[in-house]
Amino acid sequence: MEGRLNYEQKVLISEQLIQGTNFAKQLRAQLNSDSSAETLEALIQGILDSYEKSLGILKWSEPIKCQPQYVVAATLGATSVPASPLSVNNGSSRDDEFDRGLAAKEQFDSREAFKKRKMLPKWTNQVKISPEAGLEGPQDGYSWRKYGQKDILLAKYPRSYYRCTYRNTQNCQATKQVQKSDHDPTMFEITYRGNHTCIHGGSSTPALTSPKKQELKQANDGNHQADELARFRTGLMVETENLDLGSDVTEMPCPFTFPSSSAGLLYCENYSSSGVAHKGNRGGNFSSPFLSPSTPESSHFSLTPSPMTEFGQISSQRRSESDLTELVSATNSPTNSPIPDWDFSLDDMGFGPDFPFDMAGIFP
DNA sequence: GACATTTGACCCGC
DNA sequence: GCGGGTCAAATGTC
Repeated sequence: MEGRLNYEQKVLISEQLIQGTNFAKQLRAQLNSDSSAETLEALIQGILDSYEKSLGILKWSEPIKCQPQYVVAATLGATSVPASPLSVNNGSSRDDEFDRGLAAKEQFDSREAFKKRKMLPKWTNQVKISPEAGLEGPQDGYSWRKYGQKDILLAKYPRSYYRCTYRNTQNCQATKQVQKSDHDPTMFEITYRGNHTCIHGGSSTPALTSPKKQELKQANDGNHQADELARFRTGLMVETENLDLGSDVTEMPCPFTFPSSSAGLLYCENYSSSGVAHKGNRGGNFSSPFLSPSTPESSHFSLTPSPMTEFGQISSQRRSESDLTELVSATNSPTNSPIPDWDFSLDDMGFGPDFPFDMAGIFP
């Protein structure tokens, strides 16, 4: 370390502290209600995680640099060969020498692509939804296409694999995995990988407008919800456009996906496995907190379209189940919604105007 | 017909 | 060899 924290580290730390603060607030609120032990446990764990991560950041001995993985993640979409760079060459045998050579090259490329794919930023969002939503899990603002389902060892429920609908047309590499929690059937664990580089898939022009089915699905969900979504997405639009996430700019997909966090726990899995914020990782493991306020006045988020419970869930008492499900998913858009959405007051968190970091440096 | 989902098979890393 | 992730043909839906 250079002896001083750079602003990215400060952001990381502050974010973790904010997260911890929020967890603590929520825990306090939960203590006054009849919350389940699991809920309390989750909050406590969240607090511990937050502070452990902050400490972990403080222990970094080197300045943060943009991780190679991020470069890969950010540029893959823009630089990959349009003709399905990730297409698998299945190792199929070809007869003539030329084709064999080609096949070998393709196989190599495929392997490289596989590695790259594995290095894509990955983060997990736990979303609590109504049981009626079934195994499909909540909808989010993107257009996903299911491409697989697998029974996972020791897991009660199968894991579903989705990729961006515009993968082929726009080479959007975003994927997600949805798995129902073993412990809590109303909880979905959604693991996102890669960022949307598609135009349609982003928050600015959500899936509502593209695939027919989703259009219909959304239409059936009622006007009220549509209004909520519209308001939410309007809040996202300006910022995502400014970010130009579709290009090869450095992305910070995980850290600032606050919309996700409004619906549940969100945590990033880093590219390494320790689960603690790592040096050199600019974006991974920001463990995007759910910053949803325990009270409306405790902080203000432009992205909070609906009342929240203390645990960052939309109050099912105030909303119909279907609304809940959709709103959860609406606020669950994982990508293209980085820091500009960070529209909360640091003052409320105890970070005064003198808190020594400069958010402006994050975005070019 | 276009698009989405299902599902068995395949590939890769561990 | 095993398990997770992905492919792609078959099938379903609109």
